[in-house]
Amino acid sequence: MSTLVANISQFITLSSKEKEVIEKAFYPKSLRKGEIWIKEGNICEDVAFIVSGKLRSYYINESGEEVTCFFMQPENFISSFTSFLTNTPTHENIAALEETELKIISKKDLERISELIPQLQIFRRIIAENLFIIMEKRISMLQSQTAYERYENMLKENQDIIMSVPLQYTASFLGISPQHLSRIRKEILK
Amino acid sequence: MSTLVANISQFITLSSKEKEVIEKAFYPKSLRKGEIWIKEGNICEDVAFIVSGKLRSYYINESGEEVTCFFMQPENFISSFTSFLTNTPTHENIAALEETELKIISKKDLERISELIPQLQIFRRIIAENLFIIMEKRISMLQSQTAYERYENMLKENQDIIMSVPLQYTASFLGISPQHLSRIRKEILK
DNA sequence: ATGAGTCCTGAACAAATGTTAAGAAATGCT
DNA sequence: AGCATTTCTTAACATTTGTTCAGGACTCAT
Repeated sequence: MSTLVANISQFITLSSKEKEVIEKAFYPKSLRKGEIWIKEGNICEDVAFIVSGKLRSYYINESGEEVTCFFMQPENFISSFTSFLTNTPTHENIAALEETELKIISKKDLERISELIPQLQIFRRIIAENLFIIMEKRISMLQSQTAYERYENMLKENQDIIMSVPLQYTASFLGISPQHLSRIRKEILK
Repeated sequence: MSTLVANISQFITLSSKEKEVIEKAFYPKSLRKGEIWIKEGNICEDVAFIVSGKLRSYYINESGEEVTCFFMQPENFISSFTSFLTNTPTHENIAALEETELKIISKKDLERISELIPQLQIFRRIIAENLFIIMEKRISMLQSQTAYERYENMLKENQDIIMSVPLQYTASFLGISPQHLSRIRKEILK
């Protein structure tokens, strides 16, 4: 059983026939380090499951700087969800931070197999709910913690990301300047 | 047709029998101004539809101050979702900002009618997805805009809330001190 | 109407964070 | 290995935001 189907089977019960339908609806795609999967300005028509690798979503602000929205890890589903769900052009880019393997499904195929396998609606709901929980936590941190506290917390929860991406990505993810993050790091070393 | 059922019918097609099942699964509750519906420390077992009125969710931080998480308007579903979904005690309170009418359903009943009416899974997915979209926008604002810009934006999008709640609620919602919001207001008047 | 409490404003100062600019360190390419 | 490029650190200064405290405005119950 592929990691994709195994992942979905954590949440809903599937027959082997259904597993096969799901498996066939996704197609694989490899990304080299730095390669862009989703490009701003397009309407995002796909969702992907990360088999291996890491990705980052970011947009370019008015000053021309990259603002990192999210880091994405294996065993998760990714997309430019707002664009995907509202059929509007996305303002974000999604790029591979390292050699990455995706399994992709189009919106059309997702709707098609969701009709064949109604439990997939449950699965899709759970995915959305879990994203919600992650976002709520992030809002709370941005809203009420200092940059120092946010970084400390990220060190605890996502040290692997911090260690593997440029400092500037982490800084903009935390909503601060690279210089300030550098300052915070020095502070923590004491 | 109740506003509750009408709202759900925007997203999925329901027979009149199904509408009746849904209608019966919810029970009404009135809140006086200031009355608390969800109290921190409890596991939230319910979801409510706001028929009329406004609510606010907030928590008490380490310094004993209230931090406003969200404002909630009629025609929306509310809950302490993270608690509801993960069966963990909530740290938030949800209180009525004014005279409020809710229609409440328990988790157990929600699961029960979702089995009777499978399209409800689709509806629940859409609700979660729409919450996600709202949260993503809020994260982007907190992450990359100044307090002044966040307030300007809220003036555009939620002037009604700003006008009807104490300044301190708006301030903590925006992640700033009441004094600073007062300063921003003065600045904008010029 | 009166007074207690709450909420808002204002100002002075403190702390957090951004900006600029320069050099040091790391990385990638050939 | 060596050069070019990108990334990181540092420091000085600017700006934003928080904190404290005082007073004024507003609410609400009596």
